Amino acid sequence: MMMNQNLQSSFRALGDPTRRQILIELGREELTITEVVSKFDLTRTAVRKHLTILEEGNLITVTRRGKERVTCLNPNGLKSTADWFNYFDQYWDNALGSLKKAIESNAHNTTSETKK
Amino acid sequence: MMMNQNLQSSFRALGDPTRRQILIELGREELTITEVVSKFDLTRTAVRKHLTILEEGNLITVTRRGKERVTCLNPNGLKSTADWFNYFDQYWDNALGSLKKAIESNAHNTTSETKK
DNA sequence: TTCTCATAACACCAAATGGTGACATGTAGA
DNA sequence: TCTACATGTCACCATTTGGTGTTATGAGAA
Repeated sequence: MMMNQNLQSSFRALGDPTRRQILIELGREELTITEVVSKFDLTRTAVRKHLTILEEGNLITVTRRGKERVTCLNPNGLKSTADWFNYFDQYWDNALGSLKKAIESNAHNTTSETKK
Repeated sequence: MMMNQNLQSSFRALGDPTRRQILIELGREELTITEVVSKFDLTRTAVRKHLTILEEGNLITVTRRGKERVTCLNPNGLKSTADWFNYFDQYWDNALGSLKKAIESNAHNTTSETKK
């Protein structure tokens, strides 16, 4: 399971609507900082801060491409955060919860751990 | 789908580790404010604020029982928030994502909408 | 009614948050 | 090398956040 500190960083990152929207945009395509700026009414400095927080939350990955800094969605980090909700599966639809768990424990071999 | 303002209130509420822990505790049993205070090293005022934010996030429900104020987990609110992650299902395990969606659309009749 | 106890409602504070502008750095190309 | 452009870094600011203590209110029991 994800370490608590990472979980906190992730939830903290998701607590801001702009950052959630950035993740949605990154779901469509990878983006440079300048490209993210063009999609929001924000300064580059503000966007940079958001991206840093998203990176701390393990929700994006960053690579260099020439003089550009390309930001990609990190599905693993998102999934780890989403997994927190599984604790409450017992209170939702029980059939769905147990079936989902069964599927996940089966699929577990094929998915890489988020442990670094 | 949950309205954006509610989504923001929920994610904001989940951004604090104490509040997430309160939800875990409420998963075990319903609690009065005083009982929550006894489980955390916090003032009653601080706990009250956390509970207010959790209530704004639609993650708990509150009822009066005599002079006590009983707080319960609200599974519907939690589920609505967790559903936000479904947007990214395509990036996780595809087999799990599509199967889960199929199950959910089947089970959808039995679950109540969170729309008020 | 009076006492007790759970809760409510301030006023206040330090630190974190989300934002800005100004300036520095680094790399691709002419 | 010089220029252009994407990015990095810094100092600063207003507001929010998470916390405190103090003081009210409200309902059940003696």
